[in-house]
Amino acid sequence: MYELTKNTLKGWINEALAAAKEKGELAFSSIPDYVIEEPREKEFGDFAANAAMLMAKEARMAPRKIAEIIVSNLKTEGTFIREIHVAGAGFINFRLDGSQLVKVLEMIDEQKENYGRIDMGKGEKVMVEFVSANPTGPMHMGNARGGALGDCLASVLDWAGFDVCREFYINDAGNQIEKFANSLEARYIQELKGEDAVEFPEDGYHGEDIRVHAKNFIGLYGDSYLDKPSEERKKALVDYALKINIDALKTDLEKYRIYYDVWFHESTLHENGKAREVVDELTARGCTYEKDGAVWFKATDFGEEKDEVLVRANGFLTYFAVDVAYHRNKLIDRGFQTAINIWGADHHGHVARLKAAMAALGIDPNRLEVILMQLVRLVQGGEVVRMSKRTGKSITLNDLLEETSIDAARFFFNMRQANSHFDFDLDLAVEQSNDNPVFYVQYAHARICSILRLLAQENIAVKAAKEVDLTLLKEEQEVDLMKLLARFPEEIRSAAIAREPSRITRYVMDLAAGFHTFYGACRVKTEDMALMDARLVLVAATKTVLKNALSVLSIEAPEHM
RNA sequence: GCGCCCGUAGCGCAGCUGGAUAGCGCGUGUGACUCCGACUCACAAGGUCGCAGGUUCAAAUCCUGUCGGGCGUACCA
Repeated sequence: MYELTKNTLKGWINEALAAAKEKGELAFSSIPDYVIEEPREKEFGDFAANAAMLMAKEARMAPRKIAEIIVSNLKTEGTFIREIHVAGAGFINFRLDGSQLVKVLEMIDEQKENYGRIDMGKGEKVMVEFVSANPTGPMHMGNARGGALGDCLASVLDWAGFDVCREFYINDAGNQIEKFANSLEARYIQELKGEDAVEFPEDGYHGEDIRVHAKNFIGLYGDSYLDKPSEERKKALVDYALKINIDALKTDLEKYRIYYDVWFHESTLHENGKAREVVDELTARGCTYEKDGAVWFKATDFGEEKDEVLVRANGFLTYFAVDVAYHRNKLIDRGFQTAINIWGADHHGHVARLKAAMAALGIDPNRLEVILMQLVRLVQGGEVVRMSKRTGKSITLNDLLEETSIDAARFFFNMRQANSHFDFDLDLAVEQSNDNPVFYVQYAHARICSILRLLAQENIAVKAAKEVDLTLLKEEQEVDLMKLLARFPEEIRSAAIAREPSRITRYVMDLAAGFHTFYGACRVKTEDMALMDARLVLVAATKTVLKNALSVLSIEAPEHM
């Protein structure tokens, strides 16, 4: 709504500029890329344009003078503009009459659960790949953060009009799986023949879950694999345990309200030969060479500091090579215009070389976007808890969800930008106290529901926005609340552009605050029936927007608390 | 050494495609329900935007340097 108003204002200013140029009052070659913004200070009006300042240099004229010329050429009589002032360094400030803002309530009433959706993406295919935890054990706190960030980013993009695919990349091949196999095998033998029968691999997975897999495997197959060749034994153990682990990942993520469109198995890239092919393709393009028995990618040709190994001397493909194949698959074979990955910051060294490989394959590297997320530190009792999958002492996503609410966890992880260090205070999260802002937001929604319930008992219903005189909403708190409601689609846009779902979290907090302030200042249930009708429309609209914004974050909007 | 990220109020963070008096939450202090849910609201105190230069009509925002913290810099994933 307000976006429309801004465009209207811009159109008028552009006309005024053209007129001034025509009359010879102002000299310029082209209109600069100025902005219409909502000033922080209310005394400056509802909107402000900075066009005059940007033109000062070329026009060789004081910004204020230019602003005066623009204003003198503006034709706003009979429109919704109430006042225009030139202020400060040369801002043109506009004040609107009540008719514009109120339209947002009608719009919300019409669009309901779709209010906030925009067509910025125009159906473009975007993939968001996130979590992609190793299936060798349970998910940790970093996965919890990545899950909340990735899922909400995908939602934001969906609301912004993109065709979004959520994908989980299962690393079911390679070195980690080898370690997993060796660990399982050792535990299997130890279970049957005693702890000393075989040495546990030093770099293996020491977690209790490995023992549990071994025990359960024995429950099913007994010692029948003891005499089999190691390779066969390991394969059976891995096939068994991997399936259980992947199913567990799915279950845990669904509990966290994350549903993937695609679970992509790394192993398929090995089985269908695509991983090898990509090395061949790079070679055909003259981007590889052999050294010390390994095949190297000439990353230095693409601005990197050093080259990267694609095929190790032992003939195995590196993780890097497979990842190149995987991203080629995303961007070419499956036709995603953009592939966004959420990665832990410890992977950042990998970003530039993967982009370099995309460039080498003739793919615009900007189509691959990596959002780096600082790893979460878990704090309990004022002390940092080390997280390590291998010690078996880590706190898992599952633990987290048992100890706090899903709503709180998702909200918490989306309060900060991905790229900021984040201490997750478990004590606070477990407390479910009022310190947690999710309750503040949910309370606003429940409070509205309570008002509507109370009035419904007296047979007072919310009328359609069009049938009500909304211009009665003139109190400062009412106007502020309407402005907040009007902001929602723009928040979706900026969150999508910045790839930053935390903006929605912050917005929903602002909106809740705006409602609570309104509630403190204005009574909905009042003697003045016309005013009550108008306020009911405002309150119902607030409820809709709160619910919509929370749904972007997959957080519940409760009717009672 | 080199590269990336972060340094804004006591604490945790926004703001960073340059714009008018730098915001929010927690905490602290003082107030507000016989009245729509006080899980709330109002007011107040609290800042050399790490530091130093530079660009600009205008710098928390852009550039350079510097200090402090995190993370990378594997024929690991």
